[in-house]
Amino acid sequence: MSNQSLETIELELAILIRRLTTATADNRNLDRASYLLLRQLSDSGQVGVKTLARELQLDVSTVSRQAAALDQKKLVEKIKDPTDGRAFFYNITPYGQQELEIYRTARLTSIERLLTDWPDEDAESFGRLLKQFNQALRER
Amino acid sequence: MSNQSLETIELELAILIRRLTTATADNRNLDRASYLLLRQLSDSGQVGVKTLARELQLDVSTVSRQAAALDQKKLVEKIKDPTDGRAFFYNITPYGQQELEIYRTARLTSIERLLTDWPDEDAESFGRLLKQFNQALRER
DNA sequence: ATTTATGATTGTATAATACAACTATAAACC
DNA sequence: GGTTTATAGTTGTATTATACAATCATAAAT
Repeated sequence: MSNQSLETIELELAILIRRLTTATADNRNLDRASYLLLRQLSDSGQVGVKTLARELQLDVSTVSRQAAALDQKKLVEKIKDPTDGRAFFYNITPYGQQELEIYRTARLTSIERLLTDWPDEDAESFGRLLKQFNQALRER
Repeated sequence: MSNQSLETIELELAILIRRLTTATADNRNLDRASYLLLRQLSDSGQVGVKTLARELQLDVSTVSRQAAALDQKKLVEKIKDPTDGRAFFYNITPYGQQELEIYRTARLTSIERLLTDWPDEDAESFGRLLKQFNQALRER
């Protein structure tokens, strides 16, 4: 790999993180953290914080708080595991599902706006490479 | 642009931000925020917080605190602007320059490790597309 | 029956940020 | 030249996202 490519990736990643960490904080709907958690629940539903934390690669305490917040907002419901007195499931509610869709659509739209001038090919590559990079991070 | 590409970018960006926001927090050297500020100073030196804030697209108060922290650690020095009693310049110190290099090299190495299996072409595209995406974000 | 492991929560700390209030100085305006 | 307004910077306060450590309750193992 050329050193130039490496240096570009290094710098642009740093910038991207900074930019997006705050850019996505300006909504009164779902915050970024809740969003990923809700998505995860929407997909893998019926799991407890421990599983979620593993899937999301976060600390259990973090997920516990996030899940409590979602529960508070009625976006998920917390159900006692009948077979284990310590454990709970979380389930996305219909309302949560609906909010998730609204938020996701808004995100898609705003990203689409950013990419208007991009050749299809670039958008396709960008998605593929981001995914590949995340995979590498996950396996690290 | 295909909807598939858009959806991939949307999801993978969310994941990436989350992953990197914390992944890069585990160093006892420079934190991410200081890093970009120090880089900026290393490049554009001899400017005050207002200029830096504009360049970095951050609030002045944020930069003020970050710069104070760097000054505290002797990574930069704060110099009174002789022509304007309200203003200051910041200048990276030789020590700051050295620390910046050390940190940057470490970052390069760890990213390089993530990309070992990537075709050169992918690394090149990834860098280019990240840069392009950041540019779009900046102009938004 | 006691000890140990596990699922979850809560206390505490840290990092990065923004907005609002404030201070000091400079510039603009009659 | 004195008053008003603009500007550079700092500080107070709040928010969001996170981790680690301590704790609680229950389950599993011995």
